[in-house]
Amino acid sequence: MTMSNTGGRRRPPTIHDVAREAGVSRGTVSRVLNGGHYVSPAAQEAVNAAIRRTGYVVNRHARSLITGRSDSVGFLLTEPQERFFEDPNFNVLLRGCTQALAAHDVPLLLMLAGTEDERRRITRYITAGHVDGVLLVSSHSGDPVAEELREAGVPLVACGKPIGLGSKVSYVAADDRDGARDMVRHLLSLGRRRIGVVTGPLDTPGGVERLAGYREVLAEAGIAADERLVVPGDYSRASGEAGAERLLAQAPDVDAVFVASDLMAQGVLAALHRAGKRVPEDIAVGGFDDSPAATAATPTLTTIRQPWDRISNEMVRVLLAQIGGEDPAAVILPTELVKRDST
Amino acid sequence: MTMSNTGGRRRPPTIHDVAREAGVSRGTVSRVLNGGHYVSPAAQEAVNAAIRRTGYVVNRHARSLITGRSDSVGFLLTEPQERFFEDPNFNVLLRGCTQALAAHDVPLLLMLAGTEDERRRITRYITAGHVDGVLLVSSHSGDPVAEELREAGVPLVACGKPIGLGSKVSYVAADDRDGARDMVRHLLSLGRRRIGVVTGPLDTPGGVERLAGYREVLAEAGIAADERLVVPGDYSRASGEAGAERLLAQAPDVDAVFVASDLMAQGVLAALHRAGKRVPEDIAVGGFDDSPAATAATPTLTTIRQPWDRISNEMVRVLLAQIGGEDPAAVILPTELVKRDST
DNA sequence: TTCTCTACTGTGAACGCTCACAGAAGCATG
DNA sequence: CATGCTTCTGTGAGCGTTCACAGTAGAGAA
Repeated sequence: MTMSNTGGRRRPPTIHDVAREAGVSRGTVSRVLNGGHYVSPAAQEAVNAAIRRTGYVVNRHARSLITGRSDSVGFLLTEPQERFFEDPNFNVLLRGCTQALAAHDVPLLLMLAGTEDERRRITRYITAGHVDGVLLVSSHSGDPVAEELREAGVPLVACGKPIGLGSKVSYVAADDRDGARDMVRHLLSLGRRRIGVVTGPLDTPGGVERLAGYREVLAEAGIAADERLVVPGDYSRASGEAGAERLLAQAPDVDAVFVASDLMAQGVLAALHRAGKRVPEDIAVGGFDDSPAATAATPTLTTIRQPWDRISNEMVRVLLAQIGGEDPAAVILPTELVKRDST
Repeated sequence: MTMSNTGGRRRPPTIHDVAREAGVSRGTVSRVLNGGHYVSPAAQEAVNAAIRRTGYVVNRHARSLITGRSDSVGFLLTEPQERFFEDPNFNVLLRGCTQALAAHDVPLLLMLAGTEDERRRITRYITAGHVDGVLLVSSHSGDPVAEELREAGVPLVACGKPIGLGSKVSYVAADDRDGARDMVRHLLSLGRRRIGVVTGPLDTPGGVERLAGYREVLAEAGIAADERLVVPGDYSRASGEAGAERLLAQAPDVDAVFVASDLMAQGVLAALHRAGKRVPEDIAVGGFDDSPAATAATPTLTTIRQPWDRISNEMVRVLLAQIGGEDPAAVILPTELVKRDST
């Protein structure tokens, strides 16, 4: 009467049952299960047939108990989750990682560490070895969880370059700087010379890099820096609206804006519309991310596509490699300029 | 040299270590861990202190091996995932479930079953007992995975009433019909009489119920049904645009539209704008969901709020109850009319 | 006193798997 | 013919926990 679940599932077959069914020993079945080395073709065949017949599925708990591995990884989100969950990129990332892991038969555990309590609980859970590694999505610097995990030697791959941590942590990132450079060069090629920027939060690598790319290209083009053209944002739509208003007030002759995220660009478009500016005739607007917001915007938004599908794949690849004993690695992937109606 | 991970974590303390440290037996430690019944206050105290000192965390694999439970649940998404991941409600749901489960110290495994292969793999994984129960998000009817899980006796809670399955499966849903009724009554109260509807997909419970609510209220108000006012949609923005165009063509005198989702309502607004119709003066528009799209729309969208935070909490509550041996249950939660500028 | 009952504690046996080892068989080499 | 090597197979031990059971001690009842 221990299992009193509705429907009363009966005891699933064990490796013993398979061994008996196949006429071999547990050891041989186990070897087949783990790559099939040192197993005769005949035994191989018999075991596979027995597995099919019995519907055997390995008990991962028993396996983990002895191997010390859990054959699962965590997808860890630190800090307030609202932001991430509203970000369409985040969804693509989560989906991509889940699928890439599924291809390796590795389940993904979703973990949210918003409060201090949750942080502690999850750190314990992870360091206790309940996952083999962690895919970390944490935008801001100085994340204490990340630091603890790194110190505990937990295989870790961050999405985007972590600012606070040492060089010993793996990460996968889009080439933010190069993407920004592409966009600003594109605006220059349209003949624009008074190019403003609404930055991302400057305590995130993305925010810093995108601004740097903007500055570099203008400098290379021999255009003097004008701080009135640089206004801060935090990736939110509202901050885009505020940014555009501020930009128009500080530099009324602005003829283009590079906005560090599509969501902010939506806000910029709304503010420009209210101010009676035509896009792209009066002011060209370039976004960043190629999120659904970019195609939903009016006019549709020229933007920088980040290769999120590749990012998730690479994160998983690097993490699994690291779990397998390889050294941490950094991967930087190229972005792509997507031209639409706003420029 | 088995664990060759970078950082070389050393063997974590076991229940043995805690027992020795506390001067008691394994059994006593285990009892403390599992509720503390039949344990003297002194032993209780000593064990807790030892746990703190050693930093002990229970090995869930060993526990699962003997209890047969996994103390984890799956969050299962069947069918093409793009739709869900683009849906902001889905995000709230996923987040809410994760948090509600975390409060019970139950990890959540995210599972995507898009292709036939994945479906098979995941069904095996689940029926093998690797999760204690499943939170199911599957909009369409006749989901083979759901059916298999139900037959296998896996505790299951669906989000929204599953059409195909028998009454033996738990679900939690917003009161779609009542929400639709509220919205249509609201439109009637504004003096509108030629009220159109863009439906959701009619193989989903939400689509069916919302349309039913619309029909009921009109009938109750003594307004004859006019099928030219009913156009199909599939919850996508594009289908909203198409629906509005069709509606204007079929029934040019339409003075209000109840749209079965905010995303579609965005499309409706865009199409009406193009057609030169003013909202709400010429045509009032009501959405459904109260998603971010509702506040982002111009004009901001009057809509029906679904209690997603409560839905996720209830799903988790019902699932855990069912895992604990209780019978399946259906929970229907009330919606709320949110008035904004589009009506 | 003696018995019973309750509250508490310790111990061996599992759970299902992998790992290390021992051995068997086949084949070439000394 | 012994020896070594390779390939393959079976067996015992043990991973860390819970569970069932057997016990102990103390209190109260007969």
